[in-house]
Amino acid sequence: MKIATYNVNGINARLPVLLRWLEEAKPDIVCLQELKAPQERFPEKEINTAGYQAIWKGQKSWNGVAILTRNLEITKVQDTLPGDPGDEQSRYLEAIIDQMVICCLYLPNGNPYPGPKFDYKLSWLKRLKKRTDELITMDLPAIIIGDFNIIPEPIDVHKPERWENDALYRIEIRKAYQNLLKKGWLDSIRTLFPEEKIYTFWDYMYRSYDRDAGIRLDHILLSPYLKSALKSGGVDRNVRGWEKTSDHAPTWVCIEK
Amino acid sequence: MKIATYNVNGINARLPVLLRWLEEAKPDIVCLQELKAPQERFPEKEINTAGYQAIWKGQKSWNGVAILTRNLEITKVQDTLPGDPGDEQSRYLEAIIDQMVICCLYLPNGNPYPGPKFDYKLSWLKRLKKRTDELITMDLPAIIIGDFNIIPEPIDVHKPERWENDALYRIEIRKAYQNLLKKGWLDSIRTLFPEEKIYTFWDYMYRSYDRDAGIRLDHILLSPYLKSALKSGGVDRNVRGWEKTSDHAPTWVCIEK
DNA sequence: GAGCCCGCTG
DNA sequence: CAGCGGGCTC
Repeated sequence: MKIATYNVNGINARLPVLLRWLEEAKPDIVCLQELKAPQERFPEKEINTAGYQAIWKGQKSWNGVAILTRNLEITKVQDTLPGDPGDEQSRYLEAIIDQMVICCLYLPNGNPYPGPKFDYKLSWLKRLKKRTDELITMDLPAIIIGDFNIIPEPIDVHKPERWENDALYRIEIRKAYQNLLKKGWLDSIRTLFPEEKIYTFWDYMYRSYDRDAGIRLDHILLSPYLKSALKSGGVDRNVRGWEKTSDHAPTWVCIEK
Repeated sequence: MKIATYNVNGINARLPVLLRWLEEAKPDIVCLQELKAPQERFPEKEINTAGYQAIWKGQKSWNGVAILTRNLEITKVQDTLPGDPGDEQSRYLEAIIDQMVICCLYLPNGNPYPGPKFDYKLSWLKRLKKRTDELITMDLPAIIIGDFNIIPEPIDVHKPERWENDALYRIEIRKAYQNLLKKGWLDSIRTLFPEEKIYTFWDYMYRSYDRDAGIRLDHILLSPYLKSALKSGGVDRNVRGWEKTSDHAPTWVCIEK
């Protein structure tokens, strides 16, 4: 069972790249972020033709998340992160697939720091903590997966010292991430490659990809129930080199229950 | 000697199509209209690499004209149509190439009728008449070539009756065009195909190209000096069917002095 | 329908 | 640098 996350940065602009990657990588479950399309402009037909079914939560211009599966039933649980009925942003989609709870998320970027956007990121993390704690308490097979907009550790960024006041790396944010993990979530990519420099995002600017000046933002967290099921994983970083590509690369794990 | 005109509708958006057409058609002189690029954003390097040199007059967002040649020296004469120093629009470029005066133009559209845009078109035609009369008087080998935004005759449009109040077909405009010709200019495409329905433009909307609901807007006028040199000509209408194409098709003549 | 700008976000 | 959206032109 291959499970992937991919921040597409515009589902419609990215459709050729996405379809090519689906064809090559053949993931069973895919969580997408930054659709940047309203609900009615999701390219469902093309996704279906590629052999995938989908649920999604769109939004005009920004955000938007989706879950695709190949030959697997999707049971939607909820399309908002509980804890703030006033939150209008499409950043969370939770479903049951193949007996697992899949939580697809696109965490707020949070820049600039300090400011209201940073505060929103902190409060979003607090709400996420509540939901993920519940899942742990219930002993469910669950996966928290997506673009966390969090650089967990110094090893996950090219020049850490330049990022101290960036919302992706601020100490409060990294602490919140570590607090999540403490409950038992496994950062699967870091577990598979304990010492390696692994990036999932390279800025479009400054030829970041050529210089490999990347950061690790996209994470796949496994609940304790799934720890022993983790078999392999990686980042399809070559996709970042394709024409008309996203600034993120697809990130994936294989699990065997 | 093959001389062509092509309204590209955005030189940068059209670059792949333009380069492919240059490669296939191998014109010696090409007049381009609707660059839609400021002076500094003309893709000179790519044009040079394709074997062409160029002069151009750019403008931000709209208009813009260029002349390209393959192995032929270009001597720029002027990049504005005389007669109105306050006219800021980049619609005219005149050069001497291979001993001929080449006048590349992008005439105002003139819609809606009536109104100030229509009046501007009329006054532009008046200024053009003055310049072209001079060229006739001087007995020069000359070519007026470009997007005239004029449908000369009923045969040049799919349903003439629908166009009576369109600035492209208004009687004043067609009369002004006939007045130009009276001085001795030869509408070369119409001369080569006296009875045929020939179009050079198909609207992006309403599947106009599929239905062949086109109009003839792009013209190549030869001064009396060059009349007997006209050997052949046509419209590369297949180019209009390419991916990411312009709404105009390249139009060309071959002359042998 | 498809170019271009500008302003916004990341 | 590259998405989207809204306004403009043709």
